[in-house]
Amino acid sequence: MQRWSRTLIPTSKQAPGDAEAPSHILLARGGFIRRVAAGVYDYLPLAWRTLRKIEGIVRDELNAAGASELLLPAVAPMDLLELTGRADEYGDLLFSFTDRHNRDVYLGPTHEEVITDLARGTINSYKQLPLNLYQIQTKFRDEFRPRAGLLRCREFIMKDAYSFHMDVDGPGGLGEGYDAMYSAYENIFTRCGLDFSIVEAEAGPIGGSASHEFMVNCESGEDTILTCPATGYAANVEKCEIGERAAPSKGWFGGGPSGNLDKVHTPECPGIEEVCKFLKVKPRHMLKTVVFEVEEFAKIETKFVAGDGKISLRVSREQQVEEMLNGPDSGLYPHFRWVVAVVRGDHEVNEGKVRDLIGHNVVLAESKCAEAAGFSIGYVSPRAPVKTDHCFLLVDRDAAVGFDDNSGKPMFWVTGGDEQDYHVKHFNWGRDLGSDAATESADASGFVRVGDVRNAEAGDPSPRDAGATLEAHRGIEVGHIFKLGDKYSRAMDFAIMDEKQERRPVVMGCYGIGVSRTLAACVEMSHDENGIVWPMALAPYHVIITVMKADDANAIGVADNLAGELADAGFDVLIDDRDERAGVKFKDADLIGVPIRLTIGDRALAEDSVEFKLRADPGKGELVKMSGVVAACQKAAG
RNA sequence: CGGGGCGUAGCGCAGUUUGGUUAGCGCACUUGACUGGGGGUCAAGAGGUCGCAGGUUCGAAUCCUGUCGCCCCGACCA
Repeated sequence: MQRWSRTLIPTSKQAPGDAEAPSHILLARGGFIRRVAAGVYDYLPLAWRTLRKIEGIVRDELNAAGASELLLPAVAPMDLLELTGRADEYGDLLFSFTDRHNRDVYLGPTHEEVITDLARGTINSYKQLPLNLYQIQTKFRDEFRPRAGLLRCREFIMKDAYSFHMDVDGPGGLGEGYDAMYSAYENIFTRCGLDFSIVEAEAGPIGGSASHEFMVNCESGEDTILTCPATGYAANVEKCEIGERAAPSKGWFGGGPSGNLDKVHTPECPGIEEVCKFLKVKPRHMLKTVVFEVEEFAKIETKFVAGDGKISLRVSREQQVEEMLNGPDSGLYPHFRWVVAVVRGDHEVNEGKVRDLIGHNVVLAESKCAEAAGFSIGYVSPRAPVKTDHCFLLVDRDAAVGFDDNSGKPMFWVTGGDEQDYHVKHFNWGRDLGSDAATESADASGFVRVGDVRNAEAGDPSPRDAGATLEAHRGIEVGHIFKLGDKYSRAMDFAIMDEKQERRPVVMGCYGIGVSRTLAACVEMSHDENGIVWPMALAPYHVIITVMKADDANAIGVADNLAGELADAGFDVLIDDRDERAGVKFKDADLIGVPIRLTIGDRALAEDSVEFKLRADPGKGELVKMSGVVAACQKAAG
């Protein structure tokens, strides 16, 4: 048991002025956290108690799943990250510095390299696999913009687990280990009392690997998830497929124009929204064109090569691109540099789908580079690729339409004029693309392709059930499990002998839980206008005993006795012994969200009772005989 | 990284435009009295390098220059 007066719970009526998210406001007001720097927080005693409870559940379930806890260092040599190329990949997200001997070191944002380094030095037989190792530790990511208190911060607590296998399939394989973690995660979040969804997630550039995210269901979440009510399919919007739809009756790009191509002056209207407002058209009649650059070209930097021994020669980016596209080694590189993706104005381009369709990583083109290549950024039309070398055109199914089967009329499209401050009306694919687009699209070697390029949205056909439509919800990602494959073991040369005496790279999985984010997500999910409403499993205290008269030795004595009994029964008890007015104590108890409140005052004491109230229930509570209090609490705790 | 904004008491803010007594207000804090079941009342107090550095001036929270920190929006819809 703990007395309020002897711990630190600095509640406040006012939240910091910059707090906006409910979890940020309530955790700050409730005296759980305090900001030290941007995205860096103190965890005060209440927060720490809850964090320890989350950790306890995590440990319990992971141990039960056969994983072993260890602790890796937060500081690691940069050399490790350079082995896998992630030093560059992380870039500024990494907290890094040089030590006194001028060695580059970093604070771990995650630990694939460190654990692989450990594993390759200690595991040398297939007989040692499978193995699952995890840790609970502070992680560091120098986010550009930390926000919403603990939901996105620069220093946070994470559980990260890594599994090692000889094979992907079969007994002891990655699939089996992955499934075990999947179940463990289900157990963990269920035991935490969270309302969550499991969704298919974007697996990233490592093709084919499975990945799932565990999302706390909450409309204020940063992530959009789509679900199919008929089949239970659920996916992150970054990943979600869209069900097949019939091709338009006149074929892709088919159908005559809706009118003469009409060039209109649209000053300072680079965005869909501005154009629609200016021209009074709906976004669904716009063709939105987004210019991407294939990553291999985008990441080129100006380099210096040896010259005559004294002066190094500067090789510009453009020169290198030219070399890669047309030089003798051009076969080693993609044969196009630009990708123009076209979607309907009311849709959003999905970068992952673009990547999958063309088979290369892409990044949004930097405006300057794209403009140098002839794109009028803000006013690009689907015709731009025709006039640009090494450019691929990717058109979404909903945009590659020339005839509107619903209205029986030609599609009316507005799109960019390929000229600063100009758009065109009555764009027609067949007439204006300047080539036989339909033929091109059927031919894999052509520069045009039609496909699923956009983000799914509510109302789209389900990819798993022909009749069903997708629903959209929001969520907060608290867990992510991932089949890594051999990405890290290959990069770090971690291969061991199998039973056939063949040396093979080890197959890995990784599994993360944002422990501190889980705390915040729980508050986002479960609060009311008076404060936090903790589920029993995560509450910093299960019971708060509110003593009405803190200077009444008898009342305090009763509270102590009761707290002792409850503690013996396994409850965490906080006694509010502060010399405050009743209103203050009740407000604070509600604010910090303790599930059970027992009030000791004259009226109840006269009847040898206490007032029993659940945080989640409205109203004033009821009198319970002293002898029945423990039983009542046990009943409430389930 | 682009745009916008803010740094004044533990927290939330006013004052800065137009330089001028001792820099204010609310909450919180301390002491006392009254009060006593949903953020009390009265009284008395304590608490400030006005982010930092430099400059202008008889005089700077206020004007100028620089710098640091923080927040919001956008950065994938051009």
